[in-house]
Amino acid sequence: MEPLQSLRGTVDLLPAQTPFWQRVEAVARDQFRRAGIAEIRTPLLEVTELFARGIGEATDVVGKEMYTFLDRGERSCTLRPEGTASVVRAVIQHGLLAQGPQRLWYGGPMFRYERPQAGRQRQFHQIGLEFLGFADPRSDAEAIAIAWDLLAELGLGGLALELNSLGSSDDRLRYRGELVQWLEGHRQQLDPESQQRIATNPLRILDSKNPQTQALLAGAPTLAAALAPESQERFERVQQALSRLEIPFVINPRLVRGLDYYSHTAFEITSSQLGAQATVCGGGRYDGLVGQLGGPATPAVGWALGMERLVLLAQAASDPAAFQAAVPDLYVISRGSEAEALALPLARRARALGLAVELDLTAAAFGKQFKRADRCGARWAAVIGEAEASEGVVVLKDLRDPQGVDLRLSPEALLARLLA
RNA sequence: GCGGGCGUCGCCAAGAGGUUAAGGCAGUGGCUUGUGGCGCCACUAUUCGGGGGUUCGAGUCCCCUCGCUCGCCCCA
Repeated sequence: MEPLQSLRGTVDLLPAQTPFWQRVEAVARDQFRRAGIAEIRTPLLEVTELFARGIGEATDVVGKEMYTFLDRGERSCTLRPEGTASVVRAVIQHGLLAQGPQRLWYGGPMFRYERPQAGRQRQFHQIGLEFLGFADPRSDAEAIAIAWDLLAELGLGGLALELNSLGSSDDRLRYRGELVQWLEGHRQQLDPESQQRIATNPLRILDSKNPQTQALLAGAPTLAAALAPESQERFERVQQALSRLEIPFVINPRLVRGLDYYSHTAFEITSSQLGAQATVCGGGRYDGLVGQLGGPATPAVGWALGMERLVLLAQAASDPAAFQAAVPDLYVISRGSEAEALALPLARRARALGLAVELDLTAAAFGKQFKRADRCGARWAAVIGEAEASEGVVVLKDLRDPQGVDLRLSPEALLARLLA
């Protein structure tokens, strides 16, 4: 029988890795708690139309990366490729906006059918923030600040915040016209990939990695110049707010978000230590999405952090010693059926009192059990052999003090001593 | 979807066509039938992801296939 393997692009997080994840999750939770942001949990599975409508049919994510299938009721279902559409759907469905603006966070697995590479899996995990019902430029800055501080809290260096404004939908429509016209005029000089995208998604050509295309683009009309005065002013106010928060940023006029719902502020936080997939956090404003999904016109801003990438960085930045597996306070050694019978409840009682206890279940020779007790780093060993069992006592041994005298104590006395 | 690299024990890893597949870690047993951390001894891959081929002979060369990985695309 051949052993089965996990699906391509999915990974098992082994016990050596989970402490890093727990750390990152704990830091994020605490950051959200202090900022008064509540958690929302939505299903992993949604009706396909949610993403088609929310993210945009023309995007790569929707066009070729979704896990979509028909369920037994012939409904087209999709494993969520991102979190924002679901959060917005839930907020509309439950009328949360009637109670006022919402400050929400979410986390969990997302699914995209792509070729795996460093920092990219088919099942990956995001933590995200959504501010719904906030139009003020300060809300953009606050959302960014929360992400920035979260990353700082984890001790990550080498991060850069890139910022751009995509303008209003009117601005983009106008600019798109100008850009397409210009691109058509230079069609022959573009790489084949970009030529294709003139028709499908011309704005994305701006962040093409092709050097020749980039050089050519220097002469193209800019998005910044196409922004209406109000959009321009709004962008400046976001920058002012960030400056007041002393969060450094770089304007990247070529930064374009891949999902259709973004407008005005777009940003990415990248790391120089991640290889090709350098974006740790990406987000922006999406004032049109709530309305587009059938809700009341609602301004909104949000972001998502890639957990795999974050953990990669956190792991590199952290002291490995701080992430050792939890060390038990007490290791219980027993040999012989009577002794084993006593060891089991002793371990349980010690745990009920708050101690971390490992019970040796192997019935191996004492020498073996001691070896394990020592290796796991426990401070104390409780030893029960046949003699102790018949007397109803337990030997308490200080594993960290070779000269120490072993004590023969009743189970009660032993627990009392450990708690003292 | 398209490229590059790699695939030897649970983990790390030697091995560059010649015949018994090093070594380290971990594991198991023992030295020590009840007392650990050190040490010593023993055991642990008829087999090199899988399948074909070349050769007197292949883990080492060729082909196919699967998998992993990095990159393009895309994105967090």
